Amino acid sequence: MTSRAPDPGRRNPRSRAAILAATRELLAEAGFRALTIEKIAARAGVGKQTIYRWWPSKGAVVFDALLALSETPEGAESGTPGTVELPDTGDIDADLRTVLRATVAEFADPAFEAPLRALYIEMITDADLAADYRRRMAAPINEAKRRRLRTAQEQGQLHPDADLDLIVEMLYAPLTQRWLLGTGPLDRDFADRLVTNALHAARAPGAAAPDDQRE
Amino acid sequence: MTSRAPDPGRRNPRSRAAILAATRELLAEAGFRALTIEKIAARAGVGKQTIYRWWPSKGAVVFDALLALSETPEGAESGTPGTVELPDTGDIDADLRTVLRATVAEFADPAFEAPLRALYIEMITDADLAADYRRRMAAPINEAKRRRLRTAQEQGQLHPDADLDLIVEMLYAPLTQRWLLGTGPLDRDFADRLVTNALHAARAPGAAAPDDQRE
Amino acid sequence: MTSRAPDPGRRNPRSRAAILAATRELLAEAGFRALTIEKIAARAGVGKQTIYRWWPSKGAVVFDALLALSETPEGAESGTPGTVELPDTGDIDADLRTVLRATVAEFADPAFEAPLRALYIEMITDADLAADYRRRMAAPINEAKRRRLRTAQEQGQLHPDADLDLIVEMLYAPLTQRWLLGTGPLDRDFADRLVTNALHAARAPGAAAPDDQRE
Amino acid sequence: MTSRAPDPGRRNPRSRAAILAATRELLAEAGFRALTIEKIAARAGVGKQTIYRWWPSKGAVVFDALLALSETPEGAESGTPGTVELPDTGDIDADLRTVLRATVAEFADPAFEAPLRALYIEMITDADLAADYRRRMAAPINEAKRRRLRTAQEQGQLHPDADLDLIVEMLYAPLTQRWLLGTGPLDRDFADRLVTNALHAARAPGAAAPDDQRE
DNA sequence: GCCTAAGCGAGACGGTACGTCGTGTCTTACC
DNA sequence: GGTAAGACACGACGTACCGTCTCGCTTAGGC
Repeated sequence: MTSRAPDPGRRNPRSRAAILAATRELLAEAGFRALTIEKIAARAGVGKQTIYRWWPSKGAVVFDALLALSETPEGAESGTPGTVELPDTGDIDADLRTVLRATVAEFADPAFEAPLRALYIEMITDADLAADYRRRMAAPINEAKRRRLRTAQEQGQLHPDADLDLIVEMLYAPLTQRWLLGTGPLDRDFADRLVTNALHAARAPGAAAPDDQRE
Repeated sequence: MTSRAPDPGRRNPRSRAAILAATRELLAEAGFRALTIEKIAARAGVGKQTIYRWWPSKGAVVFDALLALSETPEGAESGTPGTVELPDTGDIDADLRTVLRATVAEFADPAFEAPLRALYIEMITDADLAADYRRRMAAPINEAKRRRLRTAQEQGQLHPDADLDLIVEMLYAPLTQRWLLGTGPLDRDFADRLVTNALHAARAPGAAAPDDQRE
Repeated sequence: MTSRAPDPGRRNPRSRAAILAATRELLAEAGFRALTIEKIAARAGVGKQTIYRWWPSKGAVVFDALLALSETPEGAESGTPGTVELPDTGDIDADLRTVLRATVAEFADPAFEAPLRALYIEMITDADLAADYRRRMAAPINEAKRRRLRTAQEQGQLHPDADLDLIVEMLYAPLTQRWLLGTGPLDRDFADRLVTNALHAARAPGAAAPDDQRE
Repeated sequence: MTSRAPDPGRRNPRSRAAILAATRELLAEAGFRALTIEKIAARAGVGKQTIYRWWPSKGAVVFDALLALSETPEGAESGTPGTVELPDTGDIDADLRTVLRATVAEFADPAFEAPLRALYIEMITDADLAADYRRRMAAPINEAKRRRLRTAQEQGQLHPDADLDLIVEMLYAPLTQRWLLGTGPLDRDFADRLVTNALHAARAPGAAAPDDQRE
């Protein structure tokens, strides 16, 4: 079982960084369709085998390239990578507006958008990668979102029965969809309307009905 | 300008049908990654050039394969393809439940799911294809959804100011997201909860804030 | 059976010629160890697949490159490719000297030597190629050599029982060996001594002992 | 200058033996084309560097593997490796028959044949290796052959002017050629005919004409 | 009996070439 | 002129070895 995996202790961190940087550059310059393992290796000044040795797929490289982007700009190995926290001014409406507007801004930044788009494409046909993404990227962020909503709920700003998990999806899925497919403008107004409507749902009585009648 | 376009009158309908059928079969059997123009041509007993002559990209073939699936099972060229209508029993809540549960069922059908997934992947990197999809497939369906909500609004089941376009997105985007990325179970319960929460939003006062400051 | 072989009628003769020319050039420039399919394809301006489609191995390409060298310098498709004839002045000794000296000269010509050396290396590990070589290149030449010796034998210049096949091998194998391995100088003197000694053997009485006691 | 050469005193004889044994095994099992440094190292349980440290090329390893085969099966470091002696019963004809038949038998033994064939291939493109082979393996054997012929010559069994060096080549080159390229059966009959004809040449008057007219 | 330098197993590394697959274009022969 | 067939130049795939390089670990002598 342990016999096939290479020893991470021997891994050359310079090569790793060069590969991730090359991946980001190529995505920003030419888009996902032009991203090939050969070009990454050539740009990074690295043998192809070094990529195949450490990543199971091109999607996994893209994933790491994106992760590396979020991490330590330069300094220490990031304080506590798992702890994400949303702003809490006491006003759930304003706070969500802030957060969704920030997300809209991220989607407008090519340096972030290009690798993320590439990652989504890979995830759609690679369930393993999708699971990895959920576990390592999405899960902590979603947890933070739910936490913020729960605080608001406890403070009486949301209905005690509100279906908080669903509210999170209703907030973000429309955003993601417009970004991925261009099905509509992706601006602050859209973010604001999403917040307004999602919070209406979360304030209504009898929101959650988890008496799951199985299909 | 006219010199390059092939004459559609001379097009061989048997070849066209064979190509679309082969595309669907290959997608169902082996998934999107294994779908190649060469395999489609071989399976359809058709020259590669016949595909390149009539479709601008592989995504366009997939699109047509999916369209052909929705159309006339065998008989006439379908009465009026543009006219979609949602059920209207007078109870918006029940009707939406019916419709979303049907969508959930569609996503569970491999014959439908495989080409649609392939199409989504293509659209994410092909804006032209995405625009085509919106115009020819999504637009009429979305129009029907909005129509049904407007009827309910006019009957007083929804708030007069409800942001109906947004409600449609909040209903369907979470569904699509779970399907594409597997971010959660995709069942009747989820559909029902979506309907419940979206309608809460649509019944709240002051829903829409159409003081749309365009970006 | 016939299904796997490509149709030679569709073969592009310009590509074929370019491949063989590139092979000869690369061999002359850098020797056998530097000869790769990729370099041949690049130099010939040809896709690798075009080589793999028409030749079963690198050795087969080298073989054809060598054959093409011997054929039609430019004009017609060569009169009768199979008919080789050695000089016959009536003096077997002088004629053999002429022929072996010519062989020595050939081995000194890099344009001929390089591909032939490459071909020998391939043949040593590829029995199929070796058989092909014997059938298409060596056989007609050996037949001509035996013919010339037989004429001399009929004219009484050689013993009636002389083992002519063996004499041919004793004439040429030492030449080939010195060429391949550099086991000694390869000059006209060596050629002359080979002729002298081989003819001594061919003139001795009781040369052949075909009372083959099988091992 | 002395800084780069490793100290032979520190060489691990167990590794050396394992490498040579692995080389022979791999050659016998899969032939020359499958012989790689990596496979040798893996089979021998040795680091690649240990091979690169002590041998300049793969051919050199093969050479040593072959040498080790001829040497001491296990015991002492072989009496005097340089001293080879051909049988001498007083009958040159019978003795040569014995020796050539033994050579034929060697070529039929895969344990000996496989490394020797590999060595020949290397020598054809590696002049240094060829020179080494001549000096350390071929020279003493050829010297013994010439010695035996000279003895026969002194006893009047061969002509006083016989070109003994050439006779040796005419005896062995045809044998080697048939072995390497499979140009004909390699059996006792062939060996016997070679001896008969070569000795005819060696008994004829005026054999050698070393009045070398330089080309 | 310690120290240090070498050989050693292991295997990551930057590369080159392999042989295969798919792309989109072109050509040939048929209808 | 559309079509089935498939050759073509091209480029990427994922794998195998190359020869070099760094790691710890053993294993001498030399002190």
